[in-house]
Amino acid sequence: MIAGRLLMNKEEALDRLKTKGFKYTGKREKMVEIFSKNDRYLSAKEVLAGMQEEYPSLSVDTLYRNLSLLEELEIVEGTEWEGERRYRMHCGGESHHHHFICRKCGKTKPLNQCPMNELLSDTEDFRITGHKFEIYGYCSRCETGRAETVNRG
Amino acid sequence: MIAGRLLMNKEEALDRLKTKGFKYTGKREKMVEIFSKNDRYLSAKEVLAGMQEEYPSLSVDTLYRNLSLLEELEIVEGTEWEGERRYRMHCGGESHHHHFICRKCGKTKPLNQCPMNELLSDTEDFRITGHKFEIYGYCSRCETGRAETVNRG
DNA sequence: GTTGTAAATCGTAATTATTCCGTTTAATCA
DNA sequence: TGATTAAACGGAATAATTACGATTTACAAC
Repeated sequence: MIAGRLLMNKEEALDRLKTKGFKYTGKREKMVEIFSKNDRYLSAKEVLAGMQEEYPSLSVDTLYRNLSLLEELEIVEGTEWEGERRYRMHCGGESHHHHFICRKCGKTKPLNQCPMNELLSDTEDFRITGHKFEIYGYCSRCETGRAETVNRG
Repeated sequence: MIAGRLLMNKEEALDRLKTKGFKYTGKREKMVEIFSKNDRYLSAKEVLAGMQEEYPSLSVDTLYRNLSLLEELEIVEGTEWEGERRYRMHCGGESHHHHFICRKCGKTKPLNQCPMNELLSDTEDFRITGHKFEIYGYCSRCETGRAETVNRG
C-alpha cells in the first residue's frame, strides 16, 4: 500500500479531457477504460486490439493521436521499451516515482524511492532536465508460470 | 577522473572479436574506430554516415548486424533513446555504472553511483534481472551554445 | 601459395511503428 | 436545430530495423 499516490481513474480522466477543452468521445472513453483495467505497460498494438472489440475499424491515426494526447494530459504515462513506446495509467498526484516492470507480462509496481535524491553532486557540470529509472525482472506470477500468456505483440 | 573504469579501445575490441572466433574485417575495424572517436551515443544513421567515408556503399544489413554483434561482445553498449537504438563505446571492466546523456549532442558522462544499491528492499516480490538509469539534460558546451551543431539524424 | 569453407557482405525487399493529410463525421454550444 | 470546429477516417508516406538468397572474403588447413 502506497500512501499519497492515487491512480488516475476513468472519471477523472474524462473530466480532465473536458475541462481542458477536448472532446469527450466514445473512443477516448474506451481507451481510458482499457488502461484502467490493465495495471501494466501496453503497446499501441495492444491498445488497438482492445479498441477493436468495440471499434473494429479504428484508424491507427486516431489511436496514436489519442495516445499522445492522453500522455500530454498526464492521464497515462509512457516509456520506451523494447523498441516501442508503451503506456500505462498515470499514477497521478505530485508524488514523483518510478516503476518496476515485468519483462514477460509488462505488469508494473511503483517504487517509493527516487534515486535522484542522492545523486545531485555527481553531475555538477550538467544541467539536468529529466531522468529515467526502471527496474526489470519477473513478477511472482510470471516467475512461477502461473500467469496466462499475454499477447505482447 | 574515474578510477577503475577503462574505456574499451580499438585494439582490445578487435582482439576480442578474434578470440571469440569472429572475423576481423575492415568494416568492423572502422566501426570500432568511429565509436572510439566519439564519446557519446550514436544512432545507426550516424554510424552509417561515418562508415560511408570509407565504405560508401555499405549495406544496412551489415551495419545493423555488426552493431548487434559489438553490443553482444560488450564492445559497445546500447540504449533506447528518442525512438531509436543508440550505441556508445563500452565503458568496460567490472565497474557497473550509468550515464548522464546530453539531450542535444548525445555526449555522455558516467556516474559513479548506482541507485540499485539502496533500493533492493522495495521489490521483494519480483525477481530483478536488470535496470536502467539515465539522467538527461544539457552539457556545459550545449548549454552555452558553444557546441557545433551535431547531426542527430 | 592454393584451396575449402564458414562467415561476412551485398542489394533489395519485407516488416513494423509511427506520422501525415485531405476529406468526412460528430461533439459541443449558441 | 444549426453552426462551428475538433476528431476520426483511411490510405499513403516515412523511417528504423530485419530478412534473405546470392556473392565475396577472411582465414585456416593443406
